[in-house]
Amino acid sequence: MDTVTVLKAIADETRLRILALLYTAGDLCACEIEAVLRLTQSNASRHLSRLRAAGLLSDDRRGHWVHFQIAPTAFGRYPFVASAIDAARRDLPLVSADLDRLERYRSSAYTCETIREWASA
Amino acid sequence: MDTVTVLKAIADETRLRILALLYTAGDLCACEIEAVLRLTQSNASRHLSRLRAAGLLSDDRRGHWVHFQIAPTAFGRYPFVASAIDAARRDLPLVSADLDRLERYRSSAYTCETIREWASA
DNA sequence: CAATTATATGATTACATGAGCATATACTCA
DNA sequence: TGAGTATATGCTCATGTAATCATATAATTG
Repeated sequence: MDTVTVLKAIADETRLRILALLYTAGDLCACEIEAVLRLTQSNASRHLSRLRAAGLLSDDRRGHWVHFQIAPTAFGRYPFVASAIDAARRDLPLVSADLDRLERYRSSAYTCETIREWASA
Repeated sequence: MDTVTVLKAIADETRLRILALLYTAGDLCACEIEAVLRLTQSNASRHLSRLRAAGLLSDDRRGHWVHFQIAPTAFGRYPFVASAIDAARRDLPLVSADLDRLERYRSSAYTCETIREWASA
């Protein structure tokens, strides 16, 4: 992927939030990302596949669930992505709120399979 | 300027070319940028003002000519910009061609005031 | 002041993008 | 195999963006 394409992929608030979330969380399934960031299902899915198409995310299906993580090659190939995530963590207010919700979710007893109840609570 | 706005400002091939050019050249007037990158006058002007609005360029009018450079604060505030310029220099073919033309212009006797003749040659 | 040249901007057109809704597909389990 | 759930995708609408042409503004020089 060329530099411009990758830059366009990360030049979006929602996609930066996804990257910042995965940067902290390491690995999450689509429904967890959707719930923590409070996105609609189709919206989350579209942004995830755009990031994957740009080579920034890798995915891994486990039964119903598709788990995403930042592609192992992403930072090596596109160093500015790491740097942009860093900036987003510092100055995007939504990112802080997202990471708080991640923390709350993780310290609860909810999982992938019960996350819909968590989200509506 | 927030991270997303700055990322959108650099997520464009023409604007990356301008940044890469100024990164090497240091300081150029609008008509030089226009000629080296082979852009139309209005197109160059619009991209330049978008980069300036994002805080990435500073300008300095000297008589007829407005000189642009990368804003001294740009890399400190937005480290990913330096990193993206670096990537663009490595893999955007147009950037290499631009830098070649810069070199040819600089080693010629043409200046700001005669650049139109240079451009049409 | 008038003519000239550099730069900026309004108006338009073509195209890309993001969101939402509805629906399709992929997978599991009874 | 059929029901149910997770994810993907077609369609549409509203908005944003980049390019071009024409014109305006700013500065210099005669």
